Parts: sequence; structure tokens; C-alpha cells
Amino acid sequence: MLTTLAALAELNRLQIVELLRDGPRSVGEIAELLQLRQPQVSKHLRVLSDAGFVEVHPLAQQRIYQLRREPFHELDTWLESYRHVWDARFDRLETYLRDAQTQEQEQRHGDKQ
Amino acid sequence: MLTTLAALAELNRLQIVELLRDGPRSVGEIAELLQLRQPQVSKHLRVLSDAGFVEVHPLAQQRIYQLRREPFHELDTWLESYRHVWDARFDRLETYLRDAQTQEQEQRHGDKQ
DNA sequence: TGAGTATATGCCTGTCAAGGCATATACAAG
DNA sequence: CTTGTATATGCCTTGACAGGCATATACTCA
Repeated sequence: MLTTLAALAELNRLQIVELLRDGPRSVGEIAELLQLRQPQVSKHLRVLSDAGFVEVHPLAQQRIYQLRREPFHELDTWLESYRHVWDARFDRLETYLRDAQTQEQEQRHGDKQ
Repeated sequence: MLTTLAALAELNRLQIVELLRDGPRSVGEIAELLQLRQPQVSKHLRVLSDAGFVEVHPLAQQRIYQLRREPFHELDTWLESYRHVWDARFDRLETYLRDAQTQEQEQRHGDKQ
């Protein structure tokens, strides 16, 4: 999860992913469209590839990069585990505050024993 | 979006968010449960707060931190825009490869003119 | 095979962010 | 008002990582 998030947490890489959302692209095209130097693009694509975000399809000397679904699924699953939070949110806060108060009282009684 | 992702792209902050998923916590509790120093926890919470991930509820000297929904919604919306990709994925690759071939031929003819 | 093109890699440098620690601030309780 | 407790902030140091650039590698075509 951390690897997945870290891969996206950089402006140029995020932009590359967003560009690839509209379809596959060669390294050169990415570099030109995003106004980046080719070596940096290759490096960013390496990071994205290691994180599972992209796969490569060679075409002569070109390398066509395309998005993979797995990391998006991972993000989706992770997000899913937070959905229940919103329902229970205020209940939990009230519970916490009440419990904290109770524990405080118990501690004070404990001091006197 | 970048701010949101960057906030999560750090191990301890990710763990704080995951801890808060189970309910609100004070700074001290977070520090103890995650085995972190209090100042670092405060700093991480600052980052999470700036990114909109948490809100604070004062309770005496304590500060109770709780998750907010907005950044999760943002992530969800962003992810949503990638769903269509999987359906069209192979079509797009084939289209790209075919177009690339076509353009190559056109370019060769152009050279001869 | 040689020249041209597309991409990857290695090295160097600078920047930024996280941790450690001291300390400031805020509140509570006697 | 003093002491204790909870949290935030500031300063310093260090490590990771992104960019720049030269160069290696891989492929094409004549």
C-alpha cells in the first residue's frame, strides 16, 4: 500500500498516470506532452512499473507504456475499509469522550484507595 | 490530490490513519500504540490535518483526533475516473499500435515526396 | 556495417522532509 | 500560584529522492 501511494505522491508521476488514463503512450510522447526530459520520464516510469502501475509493450525501439489495474484495485479495497467509518463517526467520538470521562473518575477513586 | 496522496505516502502517517479508522484517539495514545515519540506524532498529525484527513476535539489538555471524510471522497472520485480504463484497455493498445504503424508508413511516403 | 533514433542507466548535486531533542504553551488540581 | 501532565513548535542533522547530463543499450534502415 505504501509503495502504491508513494508512487503517486510525486507531481510528475501523478501526471504520467493521468496521461496514461487516456490511453497508452510511448516514452517520447510522455516526455513531450508533459514537458519533461526523457531520462526523468524513464526513471519515473521505472518507479511506476515497480509499483505495478504500468506495463510495457515494445514496438521497434519504442516502449509503449500502459496502465495496469492492480494498484487501482488495491487502492479501492483500502478505501472500502473506510466506508463504515462515516456511519459510526459521531457515535465513536461520543463514546470516546464518555469513556475518557469514566476512566478519569476511576483513576481518581483509585488514588484514594 | 497530490497533497492528499503525499500525506498518506509515509509509513507512520499511514499507520496513524489506519489506527484512527477504528475510532478517535488522543496524541498520547497514538504515540504509545505506534511506538513513536510524541513530537513526531504531533508533526504527522499536523500534516494530516493540513491535508484534511483529521479534525481535533480538545478534551482538557488532551487533543482527540478523528478522521474526516473529505480526502477519502476525493480519492474515491479520482479512482472512479480510472474505472472505464479496464474495459477499453486492450482496444486502446491495439488502436495505438495500429495507428503507430499507419503513421510510420505515412512518414515514409512523405520522405519520398 | 554504419548512422540515426528511442530508451535506460549511472553519477553528481541540491533540496526537502523526517527524526531527535529541548522547550514553549495550555490546561488541571491542590 | 505551583506542580504535573498533554501537546505543539523550533532548531539541527541526516537520508532519500528528483533533476541534469553524459553515456550505454537496443533497434531500424540503408
